[in-house]
Amino acid sequence: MVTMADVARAAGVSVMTVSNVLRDRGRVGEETRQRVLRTVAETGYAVNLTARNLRRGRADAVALIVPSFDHAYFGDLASRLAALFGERGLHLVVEQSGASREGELAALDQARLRAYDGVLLSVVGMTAADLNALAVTTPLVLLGEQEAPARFDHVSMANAEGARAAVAHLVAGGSRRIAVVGGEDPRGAATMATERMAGWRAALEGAGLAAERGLVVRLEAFEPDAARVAVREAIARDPEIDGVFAVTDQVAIGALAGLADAGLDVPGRVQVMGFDDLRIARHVAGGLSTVDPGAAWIAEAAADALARRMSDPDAEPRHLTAPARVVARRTTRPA
Amino acid sequence: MVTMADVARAAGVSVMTVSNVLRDRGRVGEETRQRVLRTVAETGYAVNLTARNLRRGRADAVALIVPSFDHAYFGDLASRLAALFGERGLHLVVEQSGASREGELAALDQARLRAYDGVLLSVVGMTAADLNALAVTTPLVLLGEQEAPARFDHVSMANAEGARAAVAHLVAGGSRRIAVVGGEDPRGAATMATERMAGWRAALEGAGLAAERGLVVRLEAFEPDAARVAVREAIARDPEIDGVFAVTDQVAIGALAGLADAGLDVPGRVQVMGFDDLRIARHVAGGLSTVDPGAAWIAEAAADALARRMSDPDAEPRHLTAPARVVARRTTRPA
DNA sequence: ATGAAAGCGCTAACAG
DNA sequence: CTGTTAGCGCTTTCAT
Repeated sequence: MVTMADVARAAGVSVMTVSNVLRDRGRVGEETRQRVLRTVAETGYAVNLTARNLRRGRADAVALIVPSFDHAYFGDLASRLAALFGERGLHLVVEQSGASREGELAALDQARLRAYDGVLLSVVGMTAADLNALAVTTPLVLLGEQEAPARFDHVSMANAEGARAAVAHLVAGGSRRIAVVGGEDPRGAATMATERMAGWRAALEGAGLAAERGLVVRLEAFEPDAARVAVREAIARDPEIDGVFAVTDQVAIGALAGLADAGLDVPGRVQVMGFDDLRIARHVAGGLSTVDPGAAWIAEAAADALARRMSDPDAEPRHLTAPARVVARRTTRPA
Repeated sequence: MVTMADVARAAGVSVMTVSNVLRDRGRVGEETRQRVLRTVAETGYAVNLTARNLRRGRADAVALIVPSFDHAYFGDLASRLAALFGERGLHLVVEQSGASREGELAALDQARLRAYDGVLLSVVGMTAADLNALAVTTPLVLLGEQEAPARFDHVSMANAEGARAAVAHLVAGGSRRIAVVGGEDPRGAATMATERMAGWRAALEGAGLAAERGLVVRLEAFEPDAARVAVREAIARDPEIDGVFAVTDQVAIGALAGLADAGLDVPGRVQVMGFDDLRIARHVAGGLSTVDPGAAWIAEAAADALARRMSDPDAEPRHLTAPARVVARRTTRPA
C-alpha cells in the first residue's frame, strides 16, 4: 500500500506538500504541483480516508439506518436522501438494522455511529423505553414511528390521520364492513401499523360504524404473500366484507391478489386502499388507491433536521410530521 | 468526546488494560475488569472505530455499490448479502453510484473503497474500457453485467440465455409478433438490456421469426411509467403485436398497465414476460410470468467470491454465471 | 497481570 | 512557497 510519505519521497517533497496539493490548500508552486500530481498518478496513490477522518475528526458522511434494504419505501427514501445530502457535500451510506429490536440496538452501536458525522435512524422495533435509554453522542434524527422521546429530533408521517382519511374515503365510496389488513403490533407499541389501525378505528367510529375485532386481519409480516392468504381467509370467514384498508401498499398488492383469487370484483364488490403510494401503486390493478405519506417532504425535513443538528448539537429538538394525502385511483369508487 | 485515555484515568489503569478488557484480550484480573467495565458504562465510552481501523488496517466491513437504492432487485440483493456477510462477521454497508458512468467512477473513488475490506460493485454505466482502466487495490468483485475484464472476479446472471428461454416460451404459447420492451443501450455496450435483447433476437431467429426493428420498443428509463406509455404507442403503431418481452419486471408491470389501457386481454390477446422475478411478480396481474435470474445463487456466489478474494488477493479470478429459469405464471399461455 | 513506547497515515499549526 | 513538529485514538510489541 502506497502512502503519502512514499509519494513525497518519490516526488522529492515533504508530505505536507503532497497533502496540500491533494486538497488544493496552501500555496504550492505550479511546477511542484504538477510533479506531485504526476507522482500520484504513477504510484496509484489514494488518500487513506480512515487516517484523514481520524485526524480531521469528521468523515463527511452520514448514515441512514433502515429496518430492511428490501422494502420499496426505504429504497425510495434512501434515493432521495442521497441526492439531498449530496448537495451538501455529504456522502450517504445505508445500513440495515434487521427490523428487530436487537438489530436496531446493534446497528445503533455507539461505536459504529461515531464513524459518521450524523445518523438518520428509521425506527421500527425499538420501544420508546429503548429510545430513551439511548446514549448517543452522534447527531441523530429519528424517522418514521409515531412516538419518540422529546429530546430527539423526529420526522414522522401522519399515520393515524392518513389512515383515517383513507378509511373515510372507503366509507364515502359506500363500504360498510371495512377490514384492516396488517393488524397492530403484538407488543402494543406505537408502531406504524398500530397508528394506521387507530386511524381506521377513528374513521369507522366517526361514521357510526363498529370497529369489530373480526375486521382486524393480523399479519405476521407486511408482505404480499402473507396478505394474500390472510385476505382470502378473512373473506371466507366474513363474506360481508366490502372494503379493505391495507396498512401498506405491499400488503394491498397481496390483498388484491387474494380478492382476485376469491373472484371478488375490485372496486365493484370490494374497495381497496393502500398506504405509502409506492411508485408501482399507480400501475397495479389499474391504479391502487392509496395514501401519499409525503415521502419527498419527509426526506427534505430529515435532511434539514440532521444538517441542523450537525451544525448545532444544542438546538431545540424538533418534531415534524409530514402531511398525508389520499390518492384516489381505481381500486376505490368515487364518493 | 470521551477517549480510552479518559476511561483509563478514571479507572486508575493504563489504556492498554482498558483496550484489553474491551476486546477480551490479554490477561486481565477479574477485579480490574469489573472496574474498567463500570467506568466504561459510567462515562458512556465507545471505541473510536476510525482510530481502531487505522491501527488495525481493516474495518470488518464490506461495501455494496449499487446503481440505485430505489430498485427492488438491488434491495433484495442487499438484504441477502447483509445476511451472508453477517454470518462471516462482516458488516455490510450500501452505497449508491447513481447508475451513470460518472457516478460509478466517483463511487469507485479509490479513497472511498479503501475504507472497506472488500467491495461488491454492481456495474451499469461503466464500459469495459472503464473497468479495464480501474486501478483498485481493494478486493473487488463485479456484479451483474455480462462482460467484465478477465482480471476481475465477476458474478453475472444468464441475461441472454434467460431472455432466449423467456421468448421461446412466448413462441411456444403461440405469439408470433413479440415486441421487446427496454431496447438496447445507446452506446451499444454489453449491458443487461442489450444482453436480454440479444436473447430475444436469438429466440425469434431460432423460431424462424424476424427480429424486426419495429418490434424494439426503446425506453429512456426502465420504469413502469415510461413502459406504460411506450407500450401503448407501440400497440397503436403495430396492432399485430401479440407478445411482449419486458427486459425487467418493473417494465413488465408498466407494459401490463399499457395493455390494460389499450383494452387488450392478457394473456389471451397478448402474452407478457418479465425478467427478475421480483417478489411482487407473483402478485400482479394474477401472476407475472418472468425469468428467475437466480438471485439467491448470485448473492451466495458474490459473498463467496469476495471472501475468497479478501483472503487471497492473488487467487485466480473467477467468472461465474447464475442459471436463469423461466417462471411461467398467468401472463403467458401454457405451451 | 499490567504498562510504556511506538506508530498506523494523515493534517493543523506554525516556522522558515 | 515549503517543511517541521505534534498528535488524532487506538493496538502491537515488548518489558516488567
